[in-house]
Amino acid sequence: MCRPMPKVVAGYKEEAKKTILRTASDIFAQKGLHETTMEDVAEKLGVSKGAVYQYFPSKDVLFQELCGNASKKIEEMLRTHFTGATLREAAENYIDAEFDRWEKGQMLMFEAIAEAPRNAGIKKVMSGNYSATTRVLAEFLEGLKHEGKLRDDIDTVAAARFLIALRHGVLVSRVQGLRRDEAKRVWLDGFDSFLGSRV
Amino acid sequence: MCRPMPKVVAGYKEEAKKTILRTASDIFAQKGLHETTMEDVAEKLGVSKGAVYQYFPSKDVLFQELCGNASKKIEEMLRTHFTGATLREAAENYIDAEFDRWEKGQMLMFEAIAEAPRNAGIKKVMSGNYSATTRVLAEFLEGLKHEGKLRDDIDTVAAARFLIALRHGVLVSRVQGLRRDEAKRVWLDGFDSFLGSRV
Amino acid sequence: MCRPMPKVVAGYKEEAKKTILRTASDIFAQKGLHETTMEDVAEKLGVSKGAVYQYFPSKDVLFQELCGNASKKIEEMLRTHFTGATLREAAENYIDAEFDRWEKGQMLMFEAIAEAPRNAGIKKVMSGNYSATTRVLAEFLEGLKHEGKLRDDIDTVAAARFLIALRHGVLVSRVQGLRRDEAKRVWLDGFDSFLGSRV
Amino acid sequence: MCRPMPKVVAGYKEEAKKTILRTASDIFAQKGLHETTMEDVAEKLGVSKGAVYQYFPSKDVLFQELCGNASKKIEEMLRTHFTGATLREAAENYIDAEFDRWEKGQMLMFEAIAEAPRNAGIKKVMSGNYSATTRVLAEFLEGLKHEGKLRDDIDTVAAARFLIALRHGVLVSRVQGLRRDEAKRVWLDGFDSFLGSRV
DNA sequence: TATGAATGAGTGTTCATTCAT
DNA sequence: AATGAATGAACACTCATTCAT
Repeated sequence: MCRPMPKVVAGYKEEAKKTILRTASDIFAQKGLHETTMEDVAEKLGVSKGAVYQYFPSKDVLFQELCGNASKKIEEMLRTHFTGATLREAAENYIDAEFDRWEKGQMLMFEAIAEAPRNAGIKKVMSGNYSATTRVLAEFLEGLKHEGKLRDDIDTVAAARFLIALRHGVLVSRVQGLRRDEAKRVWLDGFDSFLGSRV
Repeated sequence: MCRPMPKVVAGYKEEAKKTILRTASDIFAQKGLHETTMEDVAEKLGVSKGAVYQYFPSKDVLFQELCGNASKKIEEMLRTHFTGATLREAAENYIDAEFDRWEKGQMLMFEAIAEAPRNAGIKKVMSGNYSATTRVLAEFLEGLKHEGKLRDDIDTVAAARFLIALRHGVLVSRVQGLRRDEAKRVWLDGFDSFLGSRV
Repeated sequence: MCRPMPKVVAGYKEEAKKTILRTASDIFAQKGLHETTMEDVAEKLGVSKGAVYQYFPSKDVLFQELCGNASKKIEEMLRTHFTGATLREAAENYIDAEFDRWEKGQMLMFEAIAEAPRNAGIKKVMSGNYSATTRVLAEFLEGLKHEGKLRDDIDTVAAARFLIALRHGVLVSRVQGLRRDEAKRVWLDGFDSFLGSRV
Repeated sequence: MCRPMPKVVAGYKEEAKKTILRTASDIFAQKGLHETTMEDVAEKLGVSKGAVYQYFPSKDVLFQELCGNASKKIEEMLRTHFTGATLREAAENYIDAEFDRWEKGQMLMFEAIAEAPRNAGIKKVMSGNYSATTRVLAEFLEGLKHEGKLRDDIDTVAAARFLIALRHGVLVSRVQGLRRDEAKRVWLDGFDSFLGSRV
């Protein structure tokens, strides 16, 4: 009985968690929080239920950690897709990417929102996400200002909040049946009216 | 002992359904779709589970019919709360009323949105709601135009869609932890930038 | 939707609980608390698991209520079997009946004792049982005194406690492998030395 | 990194087993047989689950071997605590020590008793323990006889069995909620009536 | 029509045990 | 010898739905 317990592979556990998170994210997004069973997750991973529980103590925690990635995701979306010759083009490319993501059933947001009011853990995670996203977006807009692409008098924090709200609202509208092109118009109209050259 | 029901009175069944719908709405909004059991609904109504099943063939259908009332609710909210000396004041009163409703846990919207992608029935109902609400709001704005409270050049349908999206987005922001006064500012800023006197 | 909810059969629920209790008692006593599943209980009753849960909210509560009957059982055993021409004969008949019960695997006591230290509910129930049993037995001995079958100078409460302890100890000895006739001797020797005519 | 174990040192394995047994005893006694997991045991030992399985092929066997120590324990308790100027004082000291042990949650007895009826291994071990303990105690009493501390006419085997039963019964009474001082009185009363100077 | 006991197919979670490293 | 990830067989408990009364 030797005391030191050498980790077989350092970092293996973290790697495994990420794999689970990736797979689970897809399933939760597609089937929904309550329709997804731990069995589903395990099966898709090709392991037993017990194996999943070695990394996440409960379904609830698994879902929370899933939600925890959301703000990073938005940041990544911005960096990757909010690009183009003009501001408007960037806005267009960005929302297209978001619509794509939603259409592919990769969006956990609505599950999380429905859950938050009755789940303190989720609420906290979402709150953190919101703050982070606002900050990132505000800084992003600040950068545009310095590049001269955005009017100087714009309150970037207010704008960030507005754009986040509009993004959500426009996605909700899609869920409610608004056609993609129409939803896009709503986004662009809103974007223009708030950030456009009102000089 | 149940005295024989006056079958003559047509509409009794409709009356009963409405009672159930009213009660169920509160519970679903507060506890959430998946956390609410048919037992909960029956209990709050003071009847047996079987009784509820006499009026709604399944929980799913009950929830769908619940969602069906949403557009009427928004219409009512507009009529009741979108009032004030100025347009801006009306917008303010309106969003306050919506925030109140959300804070009191009376909003079924998020449950429905989370459910819609995987529930054709809900999706259909929501789509209908969205159309109706857009129409009502567009007409409402059209009315304001005629009263001279709104600029002539505004596309009321586009504005309606924008306002609906912003409403949703601002409520989502509240769920995500944005303070009420800040959320209100987002709404008012967006409202102003879109409908304000850009003359 | 008629308000009054007439119980189909008043007292039916109580009857059903008793049936479950009776059946469950046998299984728990034979298989042990942890080896008995709710499925076992339901199966033996010929009903579904859900049916059992309609009467007992948890396995734990079911077991507690089971334990709750123990003092009544001892009282009944005393009344039925502590009889005979002489005091000694009565003691003999009584312990024989207890040994029979134990040999038939009808004794829940040891399960309860093992559980009590970590289960507040059980502890409380057992404590109540102990008090009740002591009281009953002390009164019983008091009765014998009045009949002149017991010496006057005996402290009936102390005697009751002693006899209860000896009963338990003698049963434990049986579990530990002491032969029935030997265990009986231990009981009778103890009984005699404590209650016998030391005049 | 584990330095290679000195296989030369015979008895290393025995040493390790003893370490495990000591630690496991505490946990089982405190948490109970069914509430204790092999993980608990390994954790407290600071080793992996697999390591424990290298020394004990199953939880069941581990528990059995644990129970196997019980008779040695009683022997030790007698030797250590059954001491004092008078017989009565010795009896008092002894039962105090037992109560202490029970109160500290160090008593495996009740777990074993609950398990025995359905576990042949445990039953055998307990039976062996009982015989050994009886023998030891009888010899002990025989010794007291020779020292003149005990009446000559006493059947030491019968007395040993009686005292063991009373010990168990008195401990059970404690579990059932009898106060320590009262339980002690039961023990002393019984002790006196059986072994006291009835000359 | 209303009742509520009963069903039965889950669902999350646990844990003794195994085995590749 | 030791590790600890993985297994898989349970198990307590839930709840939408049915149906005899």
